[in-house]
Amino acid sequence: MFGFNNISIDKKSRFSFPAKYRDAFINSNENQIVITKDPQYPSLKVYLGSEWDQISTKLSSLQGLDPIVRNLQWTILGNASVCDFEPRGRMQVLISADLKKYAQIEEANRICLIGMGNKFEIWNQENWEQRQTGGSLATEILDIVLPESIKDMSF
Amino acid sequence: MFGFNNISIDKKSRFSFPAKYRDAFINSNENQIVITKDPQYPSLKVYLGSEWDQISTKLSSLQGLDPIVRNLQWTILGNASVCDFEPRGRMQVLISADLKKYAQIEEANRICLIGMGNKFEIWNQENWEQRQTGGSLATEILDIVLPESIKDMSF
DNA sequence: AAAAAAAAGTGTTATAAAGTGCGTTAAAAG
DNA sequence: CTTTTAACGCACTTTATAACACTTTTTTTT
Repeated sequence: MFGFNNISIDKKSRFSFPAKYRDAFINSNENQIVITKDPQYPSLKVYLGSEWDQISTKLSSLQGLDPIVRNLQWTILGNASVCDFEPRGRMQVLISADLKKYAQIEEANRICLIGMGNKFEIWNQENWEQRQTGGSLATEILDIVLPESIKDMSF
Repeated sequence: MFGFNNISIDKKSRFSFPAKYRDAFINSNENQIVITKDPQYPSLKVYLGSEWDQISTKLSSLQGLDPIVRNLQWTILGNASVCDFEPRGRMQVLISADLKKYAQIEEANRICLIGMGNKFEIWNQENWEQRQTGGSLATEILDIVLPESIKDMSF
């Protein structure tokens, strides 16, 4: 499940996944979707239920005394919104007011939904464009020094 | 699968692979083609499904908290368009509006399709010629410093 | 505390746009 | 001249989205 999509959110804050992903959802037999905050950028992560189970299990089992781990736990686990999902239906998902605010899509009637394989990201359009075109990749600073326990995790 | 081809794209943004590649597609038993952005130049990469599976699996498993890795993931995974493909049929592929824009072929009704062995590239004709004659393109990103985790990958 | 009103959430339908498939024509190759 | 390939045009199908209607929950008012 890959690729960029500019899609609409309706007045009630719902979006629907593009139809091209339907088969993948059906095949992996998903019936839940989880949306939560991205720990680094003003954007949202969208996980398939099965993927979420793994990530949340791993993350919650980590030693919470490390402040970086603790922060990740708060951000990712503490803001997760689990949502029933019908791959054969309209594939609609509601975004809570809280998450909309975090991703700066409160006013927007369009969002960017980016397929990253086993997960999606949701971005405000301006933020996304700025990220994509904004300067060279080398100038970014890696300001998160990760503890060993999560170096092999990918969120 | 090598060589330069100047081919047309129709009003619906589809192109078809030249017939000379048909046997190769049939032999490698491909039924999917993936188009995505080239991370360095305003051009597109076209992968065979099998090739894409390897690249995307590797890339998406990398630690996304590293900004350089994340940027590559965005560019390559986040813009990939997976397309059903029939080697025995018309071998047609649709290019999304988004990707056309990136490769600067929005207005064009012809593109350059370059066979690079196990993948293809798609270029705007002027950009391609300029590249061949040694000129540099305004949008080039040359200063990518790659983290260890992807130094052995080839996209 | 009950009733009314407002808000939030769920579902349906209609329509325009985007995507797909296929036949025909034009061009190139053998 | 015959065969193959590329390009074009058209019709059909699917998809996205806005508009609408209904239900449930929450808030406000009496």
